Amino acid sequence: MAVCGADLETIGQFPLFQGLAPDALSSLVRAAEVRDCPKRTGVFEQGEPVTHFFGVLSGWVKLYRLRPDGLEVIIEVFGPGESFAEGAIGMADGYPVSAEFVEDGRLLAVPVADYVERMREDPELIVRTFASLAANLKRLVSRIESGSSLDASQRVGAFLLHFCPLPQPGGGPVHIHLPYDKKLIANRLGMKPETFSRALASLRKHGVTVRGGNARIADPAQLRRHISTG
Amino acid sequence: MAVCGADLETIGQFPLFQGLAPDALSSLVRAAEVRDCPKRTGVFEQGEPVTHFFGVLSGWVKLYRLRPDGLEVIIEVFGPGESFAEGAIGMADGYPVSAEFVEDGRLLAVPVADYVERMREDPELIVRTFASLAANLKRLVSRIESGSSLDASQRVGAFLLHFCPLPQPGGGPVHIHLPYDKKLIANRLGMKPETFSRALASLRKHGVTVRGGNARIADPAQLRRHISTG
DNA sequence: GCTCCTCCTTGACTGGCGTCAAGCCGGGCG
DNA sequence: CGCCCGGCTTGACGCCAGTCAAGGAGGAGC
Repeated sequence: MAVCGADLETIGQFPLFQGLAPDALSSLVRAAEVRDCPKRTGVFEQGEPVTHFFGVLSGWVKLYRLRPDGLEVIIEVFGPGESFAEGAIGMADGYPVSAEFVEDGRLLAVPVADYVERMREDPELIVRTFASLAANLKRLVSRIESGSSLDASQRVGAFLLHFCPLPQPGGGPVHIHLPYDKKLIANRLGMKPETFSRALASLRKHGVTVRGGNARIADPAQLRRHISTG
Repeated sequence: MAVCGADLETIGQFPLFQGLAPDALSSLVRAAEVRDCPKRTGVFEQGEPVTHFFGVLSGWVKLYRLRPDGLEVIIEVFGPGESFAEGAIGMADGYPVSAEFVEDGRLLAVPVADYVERMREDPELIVRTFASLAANLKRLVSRIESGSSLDASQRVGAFLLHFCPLPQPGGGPVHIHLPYDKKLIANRLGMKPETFSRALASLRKHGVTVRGGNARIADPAQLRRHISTG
């Protein structure tokens, strides 16, 4: 599917493309395509040759690995405005993970070969691409750090805080909506669904109440304290 | 310290630079410097502005994060021939981790500003840099996967296998030397020294014997089996 | 309103890893 | 040779998370 006007506007908001010269952007997008992706749509499979990298226009995409025993390990989950698999550009032996939509959405697919050409012409794009890559790299680093130094309830707390828009000046309660299944969140945080459920329950004493997919954080600062001090 | 002839040869072997046109290489190296780094030498600190990325000529460098409570989390350890922190090139808010030598060695420091210039002139370098970045990215992904799906002794086994040169045709025993302190290996594998010690002990029944810093793997294939099947 | 189904929660039990503490081993040095 | 000291090992014990299993809660469809 070709890129329509409304998509173009959204694409211009991507950190990766934001502030790019209009003609640079449009020439980039010309080679790209937009796909409608209902839940469970596969984007690519681990080991497939790298042909595109992607931007999420809407919905959520999980990157995961399948272990030989069938166990699925979630590496990361990307949402609207985020790009993923730019890091695969340099991978000669294919994508290192698989990707699949976990909520209905729309996807921008950028052909790698074309993109590298654009980078040659436009050094600004090199810098932006590195910056975007760096952001994803940092997420992985943080994941490793929290995975090996926080317990379950602290990891859940940290996850919830990611969805609090700002550092909260007043300190009032915040309401957020869990973007996808709890089972998936659990896996993403490196724990089993039961453990996740228990962790949520134990966070009640720190001002977190969850009902369905809606969570209320009485005081983000208090929650943040629980995460760093134990 | 300027780059000497012997260094130049080593540098040419780097995956990042291998096969690069001689003049491209020398112009790259002109702006770089080589440092002698005894054990415990700091390379950069988390949060410092990004000025260089690095290649390890010899010795070992740990990348780590210091948690508020003083706990140190090892993200990765790099050795001879490997480059690190290329991913920091795009990071406006400084290095996301700290780096420090854990064994005496020599370090190549490449100024980022100059390097980006070189990339503008030489598109081949863009591709190589992405490839190098991709390799480090994959290491992080593997780390996340193994961290959340292997137990202690399996992680130790996987670590040892990384040091077996080849897939071993004949299947004979392999002797390897642990490159740095066991405490450090333990941390790198996300476990405590005691757990590491016990894991080594439990690997004896899979043909692994360790004395001091020397390990003997009776049959790498057998060990590999233990890792994937549990 | 009823049933079914899926997702989530809760409970009881087990096991692996962290913690605390003691003991071992080897190297450096007087 | 004997001492000390740091790195490593081993043991005992507790706790957190995984496992197995049962019991809500809410939505879709009839």
